[in-house]
Amino acid sequence: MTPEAPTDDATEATGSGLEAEKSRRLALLDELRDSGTEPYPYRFDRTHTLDEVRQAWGTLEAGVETEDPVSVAGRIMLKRDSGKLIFATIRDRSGDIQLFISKAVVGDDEFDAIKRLDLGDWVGVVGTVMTTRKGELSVKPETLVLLSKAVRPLPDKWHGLTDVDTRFRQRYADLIVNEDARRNFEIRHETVASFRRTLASHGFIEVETPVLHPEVGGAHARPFTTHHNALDMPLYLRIAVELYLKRLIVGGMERVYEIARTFRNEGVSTRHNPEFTMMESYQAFGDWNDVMDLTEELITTAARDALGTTVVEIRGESVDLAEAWPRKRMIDYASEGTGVELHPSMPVEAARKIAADHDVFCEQRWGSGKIIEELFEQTAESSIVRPTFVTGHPVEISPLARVDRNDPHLTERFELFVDGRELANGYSELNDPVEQRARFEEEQAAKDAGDAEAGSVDEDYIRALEYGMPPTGGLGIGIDRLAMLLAGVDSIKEVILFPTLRPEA
RNA sequence: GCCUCUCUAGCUCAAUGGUAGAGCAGUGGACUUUUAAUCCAUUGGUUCUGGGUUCGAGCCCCAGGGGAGGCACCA
Repeated sequence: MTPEAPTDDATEATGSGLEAEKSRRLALLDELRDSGTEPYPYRFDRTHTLDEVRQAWGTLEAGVETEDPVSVAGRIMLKRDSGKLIFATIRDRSGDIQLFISKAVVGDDEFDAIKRLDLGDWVGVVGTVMTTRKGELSVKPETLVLLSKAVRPLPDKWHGLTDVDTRFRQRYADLIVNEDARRNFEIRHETVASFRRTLASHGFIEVETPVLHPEVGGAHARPFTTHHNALDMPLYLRIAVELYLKRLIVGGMERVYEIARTFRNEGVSTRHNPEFTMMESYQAFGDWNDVMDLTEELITTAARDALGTTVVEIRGESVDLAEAWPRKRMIDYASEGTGVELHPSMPVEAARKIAADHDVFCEQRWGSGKIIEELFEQTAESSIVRPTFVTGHPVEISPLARVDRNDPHLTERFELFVDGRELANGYSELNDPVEQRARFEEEQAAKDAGDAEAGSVDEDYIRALEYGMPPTGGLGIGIDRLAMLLAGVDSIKEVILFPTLRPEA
């Protein structure tokens, strides 16, 4: 790197802000090329990540200059020019380290070139490890090469980016300057990786099922609709993977799971993104109790793996996820919340009156079971802070779940609630093809009556059940919401790299 | 879809209805142990857009756009 004196191009680009800054840097590109330096070389060999340097030499006393050679790379985040010395802080994925650049070591020409590097540039360094008089661990370059020239300036070096719109639209810039953002996605990664390990240890096989579904099923939600040109048919982006995974249980795969991007054409909020990620698992020969046990193991293990602890802060309270999670029936929550004993077997008129007393709106077609769920949501849901299994959902709202062996109006179903949010959902799976058809037909009737989220009869799924599905326990966990819990953030956008946004104006 | 708040330099933020400013970044200069380096000098503005009120609008009013929060929706 031996650039010539600044050209007119570089100096005349005074003018205004960003455009001037970009043209100054673009002019530097030409200068570099003219002087024989490639501003975008193809590769660089490094011997250590910055954290590895810190691990290996972190205990060095102040004022020590080793002969230990290292080759490191990173982005220039800070630069302190002090005459014949330049201090620069570079950053790679593992951390930051200081470069101690001495004019006497690198030579006059290279020193001048380094002086003209910008914040944001990527550099590769070959040098030795040392500490400064104050004890700062540093790499002293013998040579320094530009790995990529940044032509757009970084956000504020101290405040980073705060405008949330810009943070999400320009996630790349957010990740460069905001450590919290990097940490959130690390936690998300560790959570998913932990799930895979736990599931593998129990003999689950990871599978991939269609994203494009010819029929909507497995949940109540409005789908995104698309069209296949060659086949000239409508297709729907999946709202759940349940029905495909249970087909695999019929096929004898016994234990399967999918980490599935799922799409629901509904509102955007701090808890909802139109595309989100669910982990769904199904295990032959198990029931809802096995699934609740698995849920606890998956989540506490993920917390341990991602955070190094099972204690998380929820609403200012320390909650140890490793303590057993209580199980309580939805009808008991709703009964306590309303002060009236509620059960799906009650006449719908009675349920409707209680709903009216609690300002809960009821659609005409709703039965007592659906109304009880609304009452639960109205009176109890948001007050559940610690992890709790809400169990025994009415049959009416659980078309794929098996009836409770002790109460024909309830199902062997649970939802996990933490911090007022639903994190997981599971049940003993309905495997009787005749009953399943009857439940589907009720769904179809609701759909015909105007319920846009109701399902319809999935004939192929019925056919699969007719071959015989063993007793099965199924589970779905919202990965985004779990990542929110573990990262301690209030918005789902903080754990989705590129959340859905309106197009830029 | 409804309500409230918000939008000023590349970034972070100021500015009673009265000349649009600071810090950082950038540019020029000094400095061989800095740590958000420091010091001196300095460039940089369609105040989201379009109307309106006013002698005068970044500020007040109306409409539109982006974003955030809440409500609704989301089993």
